[in-house]
Amino acid sequence: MSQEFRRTQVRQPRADGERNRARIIEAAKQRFAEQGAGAALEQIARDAGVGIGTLYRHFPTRDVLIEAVYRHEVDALVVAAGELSAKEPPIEALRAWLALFIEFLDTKQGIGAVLDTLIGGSEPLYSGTPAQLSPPIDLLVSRANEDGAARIEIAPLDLLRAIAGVATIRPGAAWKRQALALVDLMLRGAQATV
Amino acid sequence: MSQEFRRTQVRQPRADGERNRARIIEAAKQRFAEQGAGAALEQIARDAGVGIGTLYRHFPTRDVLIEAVYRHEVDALVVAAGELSAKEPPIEALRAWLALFIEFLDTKQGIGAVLDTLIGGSEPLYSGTPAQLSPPIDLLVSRANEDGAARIEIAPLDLLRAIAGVATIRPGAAWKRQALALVDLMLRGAQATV
DNA sequence: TCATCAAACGGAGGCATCCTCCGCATCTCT
DNA sequence: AGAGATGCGGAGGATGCCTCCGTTTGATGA
Repeated sequence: MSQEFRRTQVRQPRADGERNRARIIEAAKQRFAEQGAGAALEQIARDAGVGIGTLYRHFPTRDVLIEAVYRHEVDALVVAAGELSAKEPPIEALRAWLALFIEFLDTKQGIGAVLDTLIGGSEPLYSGTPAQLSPPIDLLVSRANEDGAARIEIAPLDLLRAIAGVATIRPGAAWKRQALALVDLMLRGAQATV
Repeated sequence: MSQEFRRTQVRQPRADGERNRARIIEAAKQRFAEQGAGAALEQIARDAGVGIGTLYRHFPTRDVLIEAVYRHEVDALVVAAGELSAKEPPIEALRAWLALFIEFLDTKQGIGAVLDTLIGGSEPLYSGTPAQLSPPIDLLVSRANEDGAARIEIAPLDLLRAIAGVATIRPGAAWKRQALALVDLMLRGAQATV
């Protein structure tokens, strides 16, 4: 009978499971930074000291893993959007946030597939992070538009995609400055009197 | 002695070699369209009815193959740049050419790695096509700048990269319109009085 | 027409990775 | 402590990459 009540009860997750999950993320962060998002999953499992099966159980696809790895940083971006939006005039807020985004990309070495995962690339699923990043950028853009200070007709996420496109070059190059220049170019366009 | 003279003589290329090369390109075009640029090279070789070794001799890397597949279309873009540049006012020429570029991207299904190859992605070599596309876009941009009609400070190739970034979504979506809107946004920015 | 030999072929094989599957170990809860 | 759920892990089958090298083929000149 007590079964009836237990049905909705959640068992506390196993300690070893959580530990392994954390280890895998840590190992993955390391490898992704070194070798890009294409790093061998089996190697990551070895680094983490777990079997490959364990890795796949926690993260069924590469994308899920990538997403988990960059979760914190993405969260930070989301928070920053809220704060900037509250403190700064629309255009400045948008510009500042895009700068943060560029900064974030800069910390990623192997970019490539990471971007796809974060921003919604060519692969089928991509559910998580784009959905997470969408609200903040939507907010910033619509604030700027409503304010009358700007006129941005493209999908807000496409702003990020455009920036990411510029980032698709080897680090070391002056891509960061270029990306910022692109932001300014776009924002000038957004503010242009027609 | 006659050896001396023959040294510079070029032997007529073997007919089977050329035939196989053409077959591989044809098969690759097909597969790339269906499955994206990540399609298995061994499968392409099978489609073409040649051994994998033959494929690799003709096209040592995937990028070389991709480049060969899209060669004609890229050539057309280069030609168009010259023509537009001669006929149209700078800004219009640039806008029109970017529209052509978008049109070109639209015919590519599996985009992804194709863009890397065309536009200079994260991989080491990427010699060919970016170098091929660079002069025309450089020309168009500098014409617009010198004309005083625009002020574009970012690297011209980055314009293409930004557009390509927007294209990094599944076909079917309205990306094409979005990409055109991005072009307009950037061009408005380029023309903005400061 | 035929002999010659550079050019081209093709696929076996070694290596790497992906991902699944399932018997076994471990942990939580009572 | 005992039971059952939960998680572990790595062998194994599949696939793809790329190289290497013995074999075949076709262009050429006599």
